[in-house]
Amino acid sequence: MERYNFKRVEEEWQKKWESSKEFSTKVDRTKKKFYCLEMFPYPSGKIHMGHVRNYTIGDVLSRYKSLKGFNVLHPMGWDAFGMPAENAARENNLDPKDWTNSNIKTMKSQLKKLGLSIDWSREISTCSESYYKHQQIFFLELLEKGLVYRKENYVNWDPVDETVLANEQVIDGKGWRSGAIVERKKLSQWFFNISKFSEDLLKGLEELKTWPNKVKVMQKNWIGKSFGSEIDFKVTGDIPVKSIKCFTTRPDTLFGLSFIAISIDHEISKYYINDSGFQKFKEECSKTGTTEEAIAIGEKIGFKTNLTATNPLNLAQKVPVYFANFVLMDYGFGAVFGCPAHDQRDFDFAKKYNLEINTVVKPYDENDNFKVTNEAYPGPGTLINSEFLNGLDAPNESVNETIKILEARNIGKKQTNYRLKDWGVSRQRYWGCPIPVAYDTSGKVYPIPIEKLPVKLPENINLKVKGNPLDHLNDWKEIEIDGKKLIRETDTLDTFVCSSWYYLRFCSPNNHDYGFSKDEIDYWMPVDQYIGGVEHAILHLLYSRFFMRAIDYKNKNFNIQEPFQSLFTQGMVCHETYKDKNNNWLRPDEVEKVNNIVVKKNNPDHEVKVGPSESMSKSKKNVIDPEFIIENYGADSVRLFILSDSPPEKDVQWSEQGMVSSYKFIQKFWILHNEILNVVKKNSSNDKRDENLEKFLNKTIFKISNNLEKFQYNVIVANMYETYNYLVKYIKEEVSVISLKENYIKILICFLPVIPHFANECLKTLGIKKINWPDYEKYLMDDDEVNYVIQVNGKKKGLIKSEKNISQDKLMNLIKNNEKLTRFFKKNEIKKVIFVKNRLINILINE
RNA sequence: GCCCUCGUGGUGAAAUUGGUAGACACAAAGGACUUAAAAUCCUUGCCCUUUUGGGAGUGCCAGUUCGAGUCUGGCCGAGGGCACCA
Repeated sequence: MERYNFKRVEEEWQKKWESSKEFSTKVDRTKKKFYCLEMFPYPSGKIHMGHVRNYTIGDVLSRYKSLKGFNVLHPMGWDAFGMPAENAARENNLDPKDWTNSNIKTMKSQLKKLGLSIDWSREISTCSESYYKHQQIFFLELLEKGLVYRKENYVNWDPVDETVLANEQVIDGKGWRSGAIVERKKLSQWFFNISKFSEDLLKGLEELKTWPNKVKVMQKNWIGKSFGSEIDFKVTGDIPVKSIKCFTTRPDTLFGLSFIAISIDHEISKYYINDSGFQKFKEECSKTGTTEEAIAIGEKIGFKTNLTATNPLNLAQKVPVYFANFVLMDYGFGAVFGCPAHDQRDFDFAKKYNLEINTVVKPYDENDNFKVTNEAYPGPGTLINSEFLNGLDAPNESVNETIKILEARNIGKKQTNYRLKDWGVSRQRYWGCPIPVAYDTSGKVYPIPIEKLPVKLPENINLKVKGNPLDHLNDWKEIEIDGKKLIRETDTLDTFVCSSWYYLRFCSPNNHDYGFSKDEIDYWMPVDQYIGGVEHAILHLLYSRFFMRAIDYKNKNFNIQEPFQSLFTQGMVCHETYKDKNNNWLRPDEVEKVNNIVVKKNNPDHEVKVGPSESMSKSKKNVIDPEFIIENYGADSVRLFILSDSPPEKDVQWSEQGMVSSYKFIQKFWILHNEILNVVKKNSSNDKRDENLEKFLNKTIFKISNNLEKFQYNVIVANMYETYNYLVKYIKEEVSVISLKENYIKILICFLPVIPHFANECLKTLGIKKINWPDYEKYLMDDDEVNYVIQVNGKKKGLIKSEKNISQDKLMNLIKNNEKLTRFFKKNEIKKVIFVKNRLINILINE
């Protein structure tokens, strides 16, 4: 017997799959479809272990579903626009396109070596003209529908990347990619009107039953719906302003009013532009630190105006108006009313400026003299000191009642607010999808006519310029449409736009006139299972959900609104980190273990500091190169290991020993397979069936099928090891050839999703061509014998093997004849017996 | 500060959904084979007992139940998300 040559076998099968177009799919309405999609990669150079895990999980599912008879769509493509290409190209004097395409070539060949069941005929790349042409058409469609607009406002400016970032791309006040501290800058920008769909995006979450709760909660919080009312406050003072509009979720605390606070960007600020005190205050505000957290816990400061506001429910009460650093311009109306007794921020502010603290809500267990003193009381209770509102239950009853009164008196109305803001999509970069518009000298917007699309990115350009390279290309910028001389938009689209609709393109990758064909969308969409990292919980997933709605808006393309029926977020691949004496990171292959001490390789005196296991990253050098591993152990071994150690949704620890043991498992199984092969070649005409074997293997089929449905891929690997351990023992004893052959084939098919090359090879040596997922037999699921657990007063005292469905009396007799068991209650009276059929018996006695 | 998730051996983890806790794997220790090593195989894994055996045990404390890793309440701890959202 030849030892298992994974290199030869894997290569052969991969070639076979490629030449027979095994995984290419077409619309086939006679079959049920299954659309399995993994988040497509950014072509950064080489694949990493995270990709291996992500795509193995998807591949296991795809292969399982097609064995089950589904028409499976399992495509792959490239999220190919973006900054790294531009940076790498600039550093190495390359064209971003060449850099990107060469990375795609490398990564594609690496993915192929994993033996993924991908329909490569549907491969797409977002940086190709045939892809971004359709994106430009979509852009113009949305413009036409009023879902895209241009406005000047403050943006998050990344000074390192010299580009604008969306709110979602600012993390702890820093750029999500560069890590630079983000600045505020006023620019003219294109926006997608995602906030128009706030309510719909929120409601849609309820439909997504099989999304991780965590992701739904994050999106819900991000959308941030809050219910309350707007209230008009009349103001008097030395400027021509009559009223200030505030948003509040607690209109019922209006009698607790003690000041009005407005944002420094509030329109009223224009009257204070020349006020040196206000200028000073603005400067002060910008100093409070840059991170969100610093701002959140920072001191509340204000600048007092000469304005006086009147409480609309108590006209006798006049309160001061402040500019305050804690009021946000882009939420509500940029103005709030201060109620120090029941809001901690207002409380802190009132303490600092010696403002009144009027208690208007008392906790249920306090009396009417309750007074807020040390900290605000935001909890529930009963309204007090509020005239006609007194006695109302806060907040539910009192908020609704107050809104009714405000509306009746025409001083406010019910209002729902969302935190979600519109999506700024302009980026001052070269390597992205050009925005297909132009401007005349007055700044009027002209869409580029559809027949002139795509607006192509110019090639061979100079990247070594400050800011956006496209801005420097006068030849490209100046165009003529209908005899009018215009200047092109030089901003490109945020790359998240590209990934917001790629799942649609996969359904019709070659559709020429439009981004997709309705016919194919109707068949394939929605994605039945989407798999990817949880880091896209908000950005990519929310944008995609928006995009479906936006394209559907007014012209009804789809029967469905949600692009991703099910979502699975896989965990990361982690590895220990290593640092040498000089605190430099070391790669795992630069260290070794000598006498249980980790040292630098070939340098036993240089002890290495072992850090915690963290997500593999280039910066910490704790990476394992998949290509090296595939080269040494084979694709099946890697697939097996990456699934084996942890549930797919949790982080997994990379372990060299674990990897080796997966490799050995396949080698050992090959030996076993050959032994089985020898046995089943024997004539089996008068061979008896072996029910025990059939039952064991049948249960395994049941378990693996079940675990596949539940994404418990780590347990499947355990099931595979159990099967091996069982068969190794079995083959040494008397063997039922017929039972073994029939069921062993089924078992190999169950192994196929995880280790496809190996399982296919084994099936080939058995002469099996037609492969379908095996059904388990119900009649083989039950055992004739069961192990009864014998409990005395709820504690396990022993086991009794008996036939199935035995009566309670018969079981009691067995127990009474069992010396080891009967002694527990010989001397004591039996009070009660709990009998659970085929499972256990619990005998209660007096002790 | 608010929200979400999770606490099971030395480690990663299983547990038919309320019914034998620790499947499967990694690591460790001991043993077999070997001149030796590697590889392979076997055994062990908390406490008491020489053994037979007995006891404790799923972060902690209560509760429900004949029976709780699983359900309820409280506490402690870890991870993640949001962050002046009025």
